[in-house]
Amino acid sequence: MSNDNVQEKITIADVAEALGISKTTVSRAISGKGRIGEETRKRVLDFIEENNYRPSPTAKGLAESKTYNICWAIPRDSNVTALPFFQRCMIGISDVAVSKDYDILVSMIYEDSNAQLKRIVNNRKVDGVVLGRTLVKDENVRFLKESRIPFVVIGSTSEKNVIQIDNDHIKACRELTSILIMKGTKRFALIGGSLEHVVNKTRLRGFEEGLKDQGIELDNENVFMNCEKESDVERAVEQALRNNVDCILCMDDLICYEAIGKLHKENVAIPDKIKIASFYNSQMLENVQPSITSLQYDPRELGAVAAKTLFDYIEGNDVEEKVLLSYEVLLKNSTQ
Amino acid sequence: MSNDNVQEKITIADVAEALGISKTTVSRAISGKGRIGEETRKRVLDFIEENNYRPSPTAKGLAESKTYNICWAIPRDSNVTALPFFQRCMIGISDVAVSKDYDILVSMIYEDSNAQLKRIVNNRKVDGVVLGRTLVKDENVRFLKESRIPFVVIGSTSEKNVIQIDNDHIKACRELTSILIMKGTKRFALIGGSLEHVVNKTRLRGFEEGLKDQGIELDNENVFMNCEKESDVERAVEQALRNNVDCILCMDDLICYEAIGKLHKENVAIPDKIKIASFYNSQMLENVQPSITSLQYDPRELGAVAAKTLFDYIEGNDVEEKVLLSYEVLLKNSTQ
DNA sequence: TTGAAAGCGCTAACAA
DNA sequence: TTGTTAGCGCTTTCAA
Repeated sequence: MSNDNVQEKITIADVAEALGISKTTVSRAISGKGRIGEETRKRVLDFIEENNYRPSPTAKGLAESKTYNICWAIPRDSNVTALPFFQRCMIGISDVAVSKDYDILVSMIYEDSNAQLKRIVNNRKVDGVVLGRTLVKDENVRFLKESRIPFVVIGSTSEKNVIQIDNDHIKACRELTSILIMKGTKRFALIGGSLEHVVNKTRLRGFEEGLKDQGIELDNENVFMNCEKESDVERAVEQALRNNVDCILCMDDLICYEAIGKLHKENVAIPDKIKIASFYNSQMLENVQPSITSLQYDPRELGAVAAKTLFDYIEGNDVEEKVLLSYEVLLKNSTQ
Repeated sequence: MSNDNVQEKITIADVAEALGISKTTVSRAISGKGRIGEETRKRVLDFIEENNYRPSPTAKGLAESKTYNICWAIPRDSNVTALPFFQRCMIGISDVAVSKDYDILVSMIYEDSNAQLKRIVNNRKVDGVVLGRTLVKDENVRFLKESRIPFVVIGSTSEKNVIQIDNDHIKACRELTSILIMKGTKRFALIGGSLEHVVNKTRLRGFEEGLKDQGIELDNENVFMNCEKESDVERAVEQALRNNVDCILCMDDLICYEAIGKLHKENVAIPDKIKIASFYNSQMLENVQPSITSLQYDPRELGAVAAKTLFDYIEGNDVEEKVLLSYEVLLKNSTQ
């Protein structure tokens, strides 16, 4: 098979000529900018509709120095549990973008190189960037700042002057921790992932504040961070059991899933023998028995707000430097 | 915060002027097209490097009627198990695209509307499309054909003159089925998803051919298609147990995962009491006990080949209408 | 209310 | 080997 494609595209000049008016007028009819007679406008719009003329975004872009694209940058090697999160964020971004006549260019960021992001930004293929997650030491954030392209991050960062859209993890974790204490939990184990991810540091802080609120001392013996592999989680669970904790708090859905698996294996009854709860809920925990107490966020809203903020910023409007979105506490059987 | 961004961009004209040569010469030095003095070329390239000038893809695109973007179209509501597949495909596409200086525009396709895909295509925001999966009655394929934009699909379709990149599901399923029979299996149950997906029809056919090869009659009683929910799968497993089958074949990883869960619940030993195998392997089945016999494909290669083929086609080269990629049969403990 | 013309930053005949 | 010139399809002053 080979490509003998001959697309005949109709241009603004064709429309103008067919209607016996100037390109300028056609342009005005379409964009709505500038004055134009109601009648002419209607004539143009009708003609365009009938002959389904589509203005070329490339030409429009060249004239306006815009691309009508934004970049959605996510880690290339996202693990299985992060994908649904990014997917939902992207849906939110997409919805907003479409309403602005924008499209989404994806950039996959390698662990050790943001070459592709650099290409996209330096080549000006996009008008702005949404960065999908932040690291404690984040090359990408720094690069984006230096490049002076408008961008927002999903998550938080300690870099100054960066627009951040995040869930209110601190408040959420603090609240869940408090609630569990009030319901009788005395000794917690906390199992979390890499401390290179800002979100894990934040959740840790929320947990600590929750303890403090209720006048409970932090017990470092039972805080297991940087659990990246299932074996790490299993070891943490074993230790927690040995330490006789009342409740295991997991920083995310995967960890919680793995912890539950371990408890099942060890025939430890939830919640009779031990309680368990997760700082992040997802489909992964939906079908688990018993139902799991957790914090619930809305990644899609995160994406939508991020995109909306980015567009506001691009358009020169004033925007908040940090927006924290809300959450829900789901109290289920796993902590009864 | 607000955006007071003043990007001063250097253009090809600036380069030309600074070097006292014409834009054409600069253009030639960059593109490598046309004759140019070795010395001049070097001068230009050096200057560009130092002042890190980047040609505007928009302007280039306008002049060449190209966008330097391709579209990656996937279902918006992909379930959790499909996401890693699409993710890996995209990595393959991305690798090839980058090597061609192209970027990826994503289009999320709703169940019931391909409005966004239409927008992207009609507005000529991309030079070609990779469609991530096919349906038996596929609106998108039809739309893409009519729009005359270059495109390839990942998967198969009955539409004529469509470039298809697929795994060789028929051969793979046929082979696995045969092998299992040769190893002593007599009575199979087959559990599969929606027959609206081409891939499921194809796998079914492979299974049937495998049976036929070994002279075994197809037993419709034990073919359970359109199992979309976990409850469907569980019911199918129950029925299969009642029918005393030797082996359960699952069409994909999720179904297999659910089937295993059900067998565990029912305390049916694998493989002692019943064997189980999957026509699709993924991370999801990696940590399952016992290890699962399955077919293994490489989504990333799928994406890479799809992109490569698309570019070939765009460039006017002759391409195969249908490419079938290879697979591996993993024989594990679940069918010992 | 409309139009002429210049320009966005590049490529590609065609000349020199 | 290099330059002149005319586009690519749109927006946007500036005039009319």
